Amino acid sequence: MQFNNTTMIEEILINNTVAALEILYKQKVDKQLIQIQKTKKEFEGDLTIVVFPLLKFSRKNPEQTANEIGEYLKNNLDEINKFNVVKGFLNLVISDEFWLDFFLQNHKKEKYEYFEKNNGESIVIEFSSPNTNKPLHLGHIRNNLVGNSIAAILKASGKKVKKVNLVNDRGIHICKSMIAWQLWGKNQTPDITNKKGDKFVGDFYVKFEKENKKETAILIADGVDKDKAAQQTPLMEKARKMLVNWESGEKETRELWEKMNNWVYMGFDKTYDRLGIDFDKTYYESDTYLLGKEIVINGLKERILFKKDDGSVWADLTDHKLDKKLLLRPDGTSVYITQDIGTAQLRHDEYNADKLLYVVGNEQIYHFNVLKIILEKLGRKWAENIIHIAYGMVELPHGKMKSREGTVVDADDLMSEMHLTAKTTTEELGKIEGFSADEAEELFEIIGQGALKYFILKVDPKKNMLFNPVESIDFNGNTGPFIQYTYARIKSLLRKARERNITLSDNIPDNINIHPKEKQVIKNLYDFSETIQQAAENYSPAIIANYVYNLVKDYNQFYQEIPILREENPDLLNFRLKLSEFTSRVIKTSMELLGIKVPERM
RNA sequence: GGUCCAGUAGCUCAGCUGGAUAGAGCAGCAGCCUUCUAAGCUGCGGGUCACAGGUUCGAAUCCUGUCUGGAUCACCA
Repeated sequence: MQFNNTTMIEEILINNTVAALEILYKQKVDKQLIQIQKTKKEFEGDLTIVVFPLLKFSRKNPEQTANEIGEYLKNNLDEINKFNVVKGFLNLVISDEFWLDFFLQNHKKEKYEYFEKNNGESIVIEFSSPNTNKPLHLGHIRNNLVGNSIAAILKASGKKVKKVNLVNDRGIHICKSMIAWQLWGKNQTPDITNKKGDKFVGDFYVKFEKENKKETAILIADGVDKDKAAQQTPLMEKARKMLVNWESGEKETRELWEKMNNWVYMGFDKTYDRLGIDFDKTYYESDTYLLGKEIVINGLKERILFKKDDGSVWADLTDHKLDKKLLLRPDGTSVYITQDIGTAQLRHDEYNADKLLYVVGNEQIYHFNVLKIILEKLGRKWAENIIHIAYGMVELPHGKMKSREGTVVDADDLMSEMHLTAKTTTEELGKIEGFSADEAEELFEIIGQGALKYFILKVDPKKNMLFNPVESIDFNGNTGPFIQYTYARIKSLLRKARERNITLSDNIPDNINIHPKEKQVIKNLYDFSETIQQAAENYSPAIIANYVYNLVKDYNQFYQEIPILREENPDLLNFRLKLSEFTSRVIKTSMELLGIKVPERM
């Protein structure tokens, strides 16, 4: 939703302050020096100019300077009603007409109108990137939600966005699951066992690790070196052999691989569906793992890279104060980063994007640094447009999630728990009268998902965050359900208005009295466009989450203090309903940017 | 050891491109439903912004150092 604040008030103030300084003190002052901020709540005013930096131009004390500038602005701008000065702070009261004008120009806008005047930069964003041997957990949820939300925010800010996923579907770890299934799972399938496909396959991976541990213990007892034992078990031999067969394209292995991966995908799809995540394109490592090799070999020819005696190929990063990095093993096979060099090139060629974003955990910061440096060394100027959005880990009260210790918070389980909590809470509050069973279930899902998603997205993605499974996620206060509730409450108001045959009119007299609580809501609405830009620049859904929370909080104060349907003056009644409707639309749009649905009633 | 990130109320988090007396929610205490949905609203208590210096008219915010926690520095992905 792009609002018409082409007459951005801040811009007007800055320009006129510059003019004031020129007229009052005969000084040409750079716009950059004019600082405008929101007036703190405890003072009268809407916007504040900080005059301290201007003192060297006025050569007067802060109060005098502020008063003189204030006087000038008040006399020259219709938007300024009055002002007051506290120390070096010039607090300006913006006229009700200005806010009302903004309201009148924008209250009708129904849907998104992207920032067309924006450059329309094109962006490819990769996120999710799961392994096919492990079911998704809370960490993946954060990745998916952050990636999906950033994509939505970038779109809303006027960019062209492609969402892509890169599935890690090959490698020794997949072979482990396959071996385990061959040995212990013959003829079982997710259907027969009534298990979700990714869980089904994941269990075989765990089984492999468990059995391998036993074999390792036997080897160690036989005197094999501890560090090497785990690699030398009969099971590992089998897995490695399978990987060789896979790489040579052996039919039987490939068929098994395909069968098991498809089970996993069916499971993943369910999780993605439930989370509301989708992609424009999915890549598979089995298709891309050979990419990059050629680039490396060319780099070797151009002597950008070097070869060791054993035949391995390396990049020397010591000029960047980093170590040397292996790119091709002595046998010529590639490693992780070689593959990433290839996929980056592929993506660049395919989309010709201005930016390539990667939503990947912060433990890979080093990897992406190295990737960019190597690509730049290889003459890919566009490597500077690779941006690693490094999000923090989700920690549990006792540290990281560890599958070995059974402390992994499973994605599906968590969503189901949230659904159940939503159900219990809603029923306790007695809010499902008049809902059909299906409607009620849908509502519980919306609320449960809302609580979970908001809980995760309101935290700055860069930071590590804590999840305590014992204390369930809140439904009161700064939470998803609180925001959903406010939306539902507005919808209820609007329904009631309709029942009473009150029709909303676009005709709003420009002389109505705006209550401070109403003005506060309008100011929030005014900030929406700017907030989207900010969230886009910072790749931060948290900025949207905090914005919508503030909006909702201020709306609730208005709702609680001022009569709406009970108002007798028809113009005021109409205005307040329109204000509520406008607010509901911004709530809905904000929540969409977070991937959170809002219910019509709850 | 090198590099990077973080440390703000009992807990979870905002604020960090320098500005006024550092903000929310949860938890605790006290109020508000015969009137538009109380998943709400109002009030109270709670802080050496890890510590020490520095820059500045002004520092939670920028710089340096120290401490604490985390990540990373693989022929794993």
